[in-house]
Amino acid sequence: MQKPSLPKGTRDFGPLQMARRTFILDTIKETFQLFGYQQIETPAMENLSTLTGKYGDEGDQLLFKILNSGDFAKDVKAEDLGNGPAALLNKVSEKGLRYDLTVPFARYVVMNRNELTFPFKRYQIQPVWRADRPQKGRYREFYQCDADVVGTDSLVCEAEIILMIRRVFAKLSLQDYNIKINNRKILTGIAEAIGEAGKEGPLCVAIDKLDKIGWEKVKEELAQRGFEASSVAKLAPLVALESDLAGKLEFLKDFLKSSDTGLKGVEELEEVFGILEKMGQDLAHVDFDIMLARGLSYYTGAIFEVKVNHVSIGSVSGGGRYDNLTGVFGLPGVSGVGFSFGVDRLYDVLDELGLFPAESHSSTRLLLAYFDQAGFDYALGLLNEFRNAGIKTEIYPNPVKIQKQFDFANKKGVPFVGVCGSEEISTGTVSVKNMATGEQDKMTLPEVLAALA
RNA sequence: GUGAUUGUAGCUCAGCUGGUUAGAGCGCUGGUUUGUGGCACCAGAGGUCGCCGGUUCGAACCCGGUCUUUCACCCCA
Repeated sequence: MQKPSLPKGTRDFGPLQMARRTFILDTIKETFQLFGYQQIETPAMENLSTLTGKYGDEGDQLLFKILNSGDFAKDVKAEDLGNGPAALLNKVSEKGLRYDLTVPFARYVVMNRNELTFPFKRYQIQPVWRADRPQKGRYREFYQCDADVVGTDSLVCEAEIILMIRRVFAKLSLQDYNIKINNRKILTGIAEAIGEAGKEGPLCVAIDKLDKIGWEKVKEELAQRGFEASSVAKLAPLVALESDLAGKLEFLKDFLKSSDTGLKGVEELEEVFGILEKMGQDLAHVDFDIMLARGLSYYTGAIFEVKVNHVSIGSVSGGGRYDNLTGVFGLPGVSGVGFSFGVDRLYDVLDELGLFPAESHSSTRLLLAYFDQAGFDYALGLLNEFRNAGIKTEIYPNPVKIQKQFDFANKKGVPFVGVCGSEEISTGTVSVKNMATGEQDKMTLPEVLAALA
């Protein structure tokens, strides 16, 4: 007999965990719906051709590939083994597990372009898989909760993303967090302004580490990536900048005066803030972080990332605007913006902060207990009465000692036990015991219904 | 993918420089209590020491491999 085990980076969820996850998921779902998003689902597996090349070389490596059915090796010839893993992969695998929800969504939009009404707002809550090395807050199977709007470049969408994040976090009683926001165009503009036009990619990657490794190390890395010393020097005042929102915007307008793209980015950000104001909203939790750079190559406008403060988990939400995500699937010119909550990380954060309410992990409200066959029969007759009245009721299915039945209720967190003994049978009552207080009263059926309603 | 790290009862962990029958707390089962859970007391069950191989008279302990855990890098929710 073998010991059962789970694949690396995957987890089971017990009743308590599921109750908590459902709480998070329902909160997110309800918020997406409140803002007019419609739910879709896509298959766990996609054609490898849909997935590969969308996440960079790193991403391709992290894709879980599915071996072809049947004799998967039938097309493999001896010489293929010498041609490297990529060539071999084509012959043995044509499907893979989805890596995120955005690319499958792009595929969905392209395939259904004639049926969809644009702007199309969809949300999608499904697991994704990455062949990553697991770490804290990092799993090989995890859920993403995506909300995206495609078919409009209105910055109202960006403003609403901020509102949705705030609403969800408020419902989860998370208070100490930052919604970092930036704009890819600003980063492009910075690259132009320091004389390294077109190199915002490497610039982002290096700058993104500023918090972690410090300015000196970032300078080294930039030099390694072929940035001129004079260019890097021009970056210094930006890195050193500590100012409020208005100050940052003013600084950038000057810093980026030579870059139309950069100025457009600043303008877009200001408009998002302006829209929030017109909505009667403030900028609570919003943090314009000039150095925020997200690696994903398809972002072209706003960039978001949400970090809960004073916890060991990384970002719990992120997203941005992409102007041409559907382009690779043959539908150019469709702008979209979206973001995603990481439920598993939100769970870890709430757990670490002790913010889960001390809820009972059982939804059962009443357990019917009995001493003998007569009581069992009596209780069986009552079950439906309680359930029809909407009271979540169960009966201990095997005739065991009543201590055992009480113990069961106690462990399962059932708040009330209804004792059905000879006295109760003869008077047509049930003795209802409140497990928390220990009080017990003999009640008629209507009295029980009133007490537990 | 690179470099570390972890694994002993259901859980959290002891276990000395390799040396008889591997321990504790909690949990579990039964009892003290045949109309009552939590508390207390008593008794009991439960371990191929992650797995495979090696060194040794002898391995939980040393060595190699493998899986798993955690962490850093990379990247990311």
